[in-house]
Amino acid sequence: METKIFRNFLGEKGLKPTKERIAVLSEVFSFHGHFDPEYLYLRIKDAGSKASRASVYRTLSLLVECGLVKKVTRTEKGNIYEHTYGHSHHDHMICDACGEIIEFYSEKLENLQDEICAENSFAGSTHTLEIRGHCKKCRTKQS
Amino acid sequence: METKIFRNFLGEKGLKPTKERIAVLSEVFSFHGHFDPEYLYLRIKDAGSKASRASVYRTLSLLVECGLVKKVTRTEKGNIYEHTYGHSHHDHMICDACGEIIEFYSEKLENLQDEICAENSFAGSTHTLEIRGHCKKCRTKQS
DNA sequence: AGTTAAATTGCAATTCAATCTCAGTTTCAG
DNA sequence: CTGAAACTGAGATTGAATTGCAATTTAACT
Ligand SMILES: [Mn+2]
Ligand SMILES: [Mn+2]
Ligand SMILES: [Zn+2]
Ligand SMILES: [Zn+2]
Repeated sequence: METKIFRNFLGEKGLKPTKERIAVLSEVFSFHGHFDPEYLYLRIKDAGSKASRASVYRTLSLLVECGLVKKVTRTEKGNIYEHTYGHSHHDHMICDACGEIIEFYSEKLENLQDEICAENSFAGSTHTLEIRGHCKKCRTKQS
Repeated sequence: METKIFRNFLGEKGLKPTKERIAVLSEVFSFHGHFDPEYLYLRIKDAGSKASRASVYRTLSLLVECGLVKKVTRTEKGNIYEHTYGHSHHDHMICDACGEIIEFYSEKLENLQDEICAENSFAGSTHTLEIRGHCKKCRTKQS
């Protein structure tokens, strides 16, 4: 399904569904979780496909542009992505101690944001909410 | 006042309140708004003080560490900061068309986030909410 | 199937914010 | 004053991300 969406997107832009692009797409949707471009590049190699780092970066941009993938955050060491197709929107809590990422979703929170946008005559299209702190595990460990 | 806080912080860490560090501090608090390290570096030079780029970067880290300054976001072109001392917490809406940054605050939103953290046994300490979309001006311009 | 223009690829070169190195300089406790 | 420790600036370095380009691949049209 995501393949179909991607092919459609490429077609409309006069771009071609090359093996490399499809390899990146497949790998992105072969697992659930967050990843950076380098990790993806290595996984593609492991999987027996081939795509240069340049192609991985280039394809990742296309995937973001067509909405199948989302840039989660930007760390000191580079961008973090996740595939979004097939997953509903959510935000993140990140533990400063162990790095664990907890995903959450709140209808109330989403509605409240819409209200706030309206109050400011702002047409919000996306948002990123990142709560930092300490997870349960690291919280107890501290004592 | 912020000078006092910074000097205290430095003292406790066995660091010295050099002219360069104070020049960075002063410049950071000489205006209200968002800035990147390069912009700050140039402003300091304009102001007649001197501090190398290296010192600007190094001091900025210290200011963040002691809580006087906050990293607002990380763009393609680098980090964006703002001073926080003397300003209450707020979040941002960023226009994808013109780059305008609208600051907002909602008590409800903050409380809701606390609730969500509690539900997840997460001890949240900070958060960043960035809503992207189009501001009023750019919205009308589109038609 | 063959031709061809346009798109794509991978590699290496490049960019650029951020960090680091280190020799000379400054600070300040004693 | 003096000296050990902290600092500084200039330039080198890093590393993620982007880009130039010659060779290759794709696919639309015979
Ligand atoms: Mn996620
Ligand atoms: Mn702000
Ligand atoms: Zn943790
Ligand atoms: Zn705008």
